[in-house]
Amino acid sequence: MTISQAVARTAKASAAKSDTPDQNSGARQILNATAWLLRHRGYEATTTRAIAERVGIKAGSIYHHFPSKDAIVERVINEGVLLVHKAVMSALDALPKKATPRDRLQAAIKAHLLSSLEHSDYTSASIRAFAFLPPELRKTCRVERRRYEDIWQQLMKDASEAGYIPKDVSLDAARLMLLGAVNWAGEWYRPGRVPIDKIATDFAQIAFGARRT
Amino acid sequence: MTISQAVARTAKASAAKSDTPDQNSGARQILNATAWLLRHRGYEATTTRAIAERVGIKAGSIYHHFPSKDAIVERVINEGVLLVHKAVMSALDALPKKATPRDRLQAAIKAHLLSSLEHSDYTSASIRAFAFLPPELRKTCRVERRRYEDIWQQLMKDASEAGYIPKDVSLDAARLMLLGAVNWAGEWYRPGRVPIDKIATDFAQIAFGARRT
DNA sequence: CCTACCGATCGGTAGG
DNA sequence: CCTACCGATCGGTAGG
Repeated sequence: MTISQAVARTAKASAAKSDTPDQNSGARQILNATAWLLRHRGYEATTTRAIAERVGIKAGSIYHHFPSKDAIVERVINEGVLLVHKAVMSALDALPKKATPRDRLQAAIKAHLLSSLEHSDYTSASIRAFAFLPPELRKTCRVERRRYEDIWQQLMKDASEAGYIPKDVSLDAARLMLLGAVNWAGEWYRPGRVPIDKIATDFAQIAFGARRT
Repeated sequence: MTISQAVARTAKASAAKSDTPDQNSGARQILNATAWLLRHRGYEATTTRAIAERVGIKAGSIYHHFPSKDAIVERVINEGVLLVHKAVMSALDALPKKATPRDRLQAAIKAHLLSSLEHSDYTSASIRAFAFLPPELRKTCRVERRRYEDIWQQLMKDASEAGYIPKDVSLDAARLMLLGAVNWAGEWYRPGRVPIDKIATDFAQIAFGARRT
């Protein structure tokens, strides 16, 4: 699958979700509170009562907007993945046509880090809380996540063909190493210290060597 | 701090823990069950009743061996970090004296992956469950974890001086990228597919280029 | 190591 | 969106 095909599929999947709550609607406030809790406390600690408290309502009222806790969580996780997905696609599209595969990789790393560390609790939640979701829920959310990771497979392929990855190295290993590095960043990154731009540049340089100018 | 100093400190810390339960004692069975649950289900899902069920006792009986759930969890996490720590140190010590900094890095990656993916639920638990531990417990466990990560700081310094890391790249970024890659491997690795040896070789080659022979 | 229980909290519901 | 509640489950304890 090419990247433009991935975009088309993503747009389709996004359009298929009929109801997108306004920014200040009750449903959106519940989603925002859940995203924060998933990011900072994890799945089990994200209780309906904790969500309600952050919104300023009573726990029972949540069920006026959503059928279950897991429906809210699924929504948050999937929106999170989609946000990173779109951020990375936008960054790639904004690149000049003469951009090398290495430029594209670095732009993708930067966009992923920015969206998952700075821009949204949703994206961070989708990365951090995923591992210990209940099995069925994890399986459901894996679909959207896989769709996103396909982008990286294509980026790796292009980088490999351009000679940025040694021939005897598995592209899966390269992809998983890089995704590991950017996903794990949530465990140590603190705002206001090293700028994300510098982290992204360093990551790209370690993995793919100096920029070819 | 040199690596040999780190070994000395580790040995000291290990000796300071007076009571090490035998392999089949009640306490050890409880720790084993907790390690498995932390690895596969996370902190909150690791309930005293789930632990008891895996051991084949009743929940109340746990408190004959440990004062609280968190005391068990702390023990498991710290033992896990110490196991990876020792595995990596042993692998480095087993290297011939002529081993390059790059050889040492690759050996450390391999040892970390082996111990956290294949050899022990403790090591995997210490990596996967750490993020959502209750704040005080996380703070406590951070001490031993930091001690382990110091090894990597030294490895990076040696690799940098030997020219394996570009001069303008932050050594912290390099260390955190590599730790991210190996720690995140628990999210996708499945036994019996790609051998860990190959993963370790590929990771090292992506990060530090071809082996200098 | 067990029985029996505690106060608190969980996801979710009835009825308004 | 609230009150009031449900059955289940949580970490932990008393007393044996």
